[in-house]
Formats: sequence, C-alpha cells, structure tokens
Amino acid sequence: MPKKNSPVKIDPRVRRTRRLLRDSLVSLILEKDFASISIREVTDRAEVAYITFFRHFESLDQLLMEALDDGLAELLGHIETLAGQSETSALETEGRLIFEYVGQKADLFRILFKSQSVTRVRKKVVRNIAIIFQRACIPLARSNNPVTINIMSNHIATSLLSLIEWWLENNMSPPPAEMGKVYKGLIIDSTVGAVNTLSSVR
Amino acid sequence: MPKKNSPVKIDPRVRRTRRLLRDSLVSLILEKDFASISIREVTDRAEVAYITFFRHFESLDQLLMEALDDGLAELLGHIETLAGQSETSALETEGRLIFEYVGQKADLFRILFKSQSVTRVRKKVVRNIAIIFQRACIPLARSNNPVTINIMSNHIATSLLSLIEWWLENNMSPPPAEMGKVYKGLIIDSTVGAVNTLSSVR
DNA sequence: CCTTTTTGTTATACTGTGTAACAATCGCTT
DNA sequence: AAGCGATTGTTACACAGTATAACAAAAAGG
Repeated sequence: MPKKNSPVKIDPRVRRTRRLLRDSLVSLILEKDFASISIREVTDRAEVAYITFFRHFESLDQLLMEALDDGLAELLGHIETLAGQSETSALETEGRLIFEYVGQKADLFRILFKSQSVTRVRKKVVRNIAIIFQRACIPLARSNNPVTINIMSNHIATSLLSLIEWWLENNMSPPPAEMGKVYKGLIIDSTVGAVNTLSSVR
Repeated sequence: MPKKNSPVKIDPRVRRTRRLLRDSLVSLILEKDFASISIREVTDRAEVAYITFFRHFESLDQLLMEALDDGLAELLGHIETLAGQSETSALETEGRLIFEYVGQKADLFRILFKSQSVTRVRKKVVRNIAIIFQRACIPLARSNNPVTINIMSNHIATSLLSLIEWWLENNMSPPPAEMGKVYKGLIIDSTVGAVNTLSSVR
C-alpha cells in the first residue's frame, strides 16, 4: 500500500488550490502568530474563495500538518542514513549534512518550532526519529533492555530537535561543520557512552 | 523587590474567584484538549459569572500561564540546589528528588506538556532551567566559550524536560531512584564529558 | 462540444469573545 | 449594626470567525 505518489491523476485545479492555500498559510505563519490566523485570512491571501478551504481541509491544523509532513519527510531520510552509520568519522560528516539541510529549508523548521498547534506534530516527528535510532541502537545496548533503549532513542530524538531549534534561534551561527561536531559529541557519543551505566535500569 | 507575597491584602472574594477559575481550567485540561476549552466552560464549572473571567484575566492563556508559573517555581528551586552540587553521589540523590517531586505534582506537569498553547511556557521553563545550569557549568568548560556554554545548558534543560515528559507518558514506571541514575548518567555526566571535545566550537 | 468536476457568489445559522449598564451581594470599617 | 466601597451577577448587545447550503460560473477531460 503506497502511502504517497498514488498514481491517481489529480485535477490541476485541485492541485493549484491546495498549493495556494499551503503557501498562503506558510507565509502568514512566518509573519504572525499561528493562533491569530483565520481561515478567511488564508483564503484571501491565496486569492481563493472562503468556502473552497473547507472543500479540501477541515481546519488550519490539518493544512499545517500536511505541509510539515511533506517537508520533513526528507529530513527523516537524512537521519535514517545517519543512524545506519557506525564509523566515527562518518558520523560527524553526516551530522554536518543534517544542519546543511536544515539551513536550506530553514523556513520549514521555523514553522515547525514556531506555530502553537505544533505540539502534536513535534511529538510525531520525535517519535519517527526515535524509531529510526531505536533500530540502529539495539546492538549498542548490552542488555536488551527495552526501557534503556526507549529512553536512549527518545533522548537522541528530542536532543536533536532541541539543538536544531537552538541553532535556528541563534541565526544558524556556528556553521554546519561545527554543529556536526556538536551533534556527534553532545548527542551521539555521550549517549552511547552512558548506555553501559544504565544497563541496570528496569 | 519582592516578587510574590506582596503584603497587600487581597479581597477574599477575589482570591476565591481566581482559585475557582484556576481549578476549573486545570480539571478541564486534564479531561480534554486545551484548544477546545471555551471561557464559558471554565466559568460554568467554576460556578462564576462569565463576565467575571474578564475582570481577572485577558485570556485562557494568561490564566494557564499563571497557574503553571506558580506551580513550577518549586521545581526550579529543586533544580537550583541540584545544579550547585558537584559530588557525584549527591547528583544521583538529587536527581531522584526531582522525579519524586514530579511524581507528587504529576497533574501539573501533565498540563505543562499537554496543553497546546504551552509552547511559550515551555520555552520560558527551558530558559529558566538553562540559566541555572549556565552559572553552575561555567567552571566546567575549559575555554570560557559562550557558545559551548549556551549549547550545554540548553541541552541539559531540554533533555531534562523531555525525560520528565517521557517518564509521565510511561506512567512513571521506572521509580524515581532509577530515574535519578538515568538523569545523572544520560544528561549530566555525558554532557560534562562532551565539553572537552567541544571546546573548539566558535 | 458536452459532461463532469471544481470553484465562486451570496445568504444564513451558529458559536465564542468582549463590553456595557445596572442590580445584588459581600467584606470591611467605624 | 450600619453603611460605605468593592466585587460579583444578570441581562443585553455588538462583533468576529466557523461552517453549511443553493445556485451560477468556469475549467478539465473525454
């Protein structure tokens, strides 16, 4: 069952409407608080009839979710290859790639962290990242302790997102190469190093 | 300048109204989504006139913020004493105290992580925790590199909050004593260990 | 070109926010 | 205990945003 790219041809009018609405919402979020954005505002800027919004989405939340889902899929791919890495030197390079990618799509991530209703989206992103690292880190944990593995993967996922958020708020000031080192040292290596100590946790 | 307990005597009717509204909102958040709660619902459950709400608060956001602010002040005190610790054994004990405290006031933290509009509150909490650790960790960093210190304290603060959130969602299953070990190993020790590697980051 | 689908226009019902005026109640002081 | 001042309750209303319906106009695709 293919999740996306279902071979169904979409009416170009529908494609156009959805794209206009998405772009309109994104640009509005970058300007003002998400909670203060009304559907009317979005449709006005998109130059689309008010009622047309409801023919495609149930709420601004849903529209935002879809936009973020699509945009973040690529980052998950990056992280997936990263989690597969085991060589120490490669980890640093891949960490740099993450932050280069974030820098390219900075708007998308700013929206992820800025909009209010994003708590659920963020949780979903954390869970997806955690699952990726969960598989990659099972061989690292000495005892096959599910609690330890869960804590580890959750810690890595949330730490990575927080680091990205911090970086964006700091105007992406240490360049990706430096952030790659931070990523490797602060998140990956230190977590792996802490595993042995935690093998006894129930 | 005393922040709280200003010696001004507050009208008992005002005190009562504010307490009723606060309790009403808290109980509602524990039941349903914050975004779906209306002011009318809060005043109805509080058995208070609708207009009375606006005589005390501008929005549900503000009411929630004040409730969380008061409740979380105590945790910050705990963490402050914790950050002052340097002995390895004491760190683990103090970490246990944190999770015991969270367990006692679990409702409060569930609200912190559950309600949608809490992004700003959470950021404020992160910043407060980060500041505490910032002062405590300056002697640890070899070079007085502000970037490194900022990343470190931010990483500790967000990791701690994420760990608390994970713990609550797992029904507080590893008891506080075990979580104290996790806290020490995964967050404190590993971060301190990573500092030396990161001294070169601009 | 003709059918189907999508979009736009207009009107309407409904919910929630926020304010105003006035009456009723409560707390506090004397 | 009485009365003054502050708070709360009642009722009414204006307003913004959501959501739907019916019908006309426009665009897609065979």
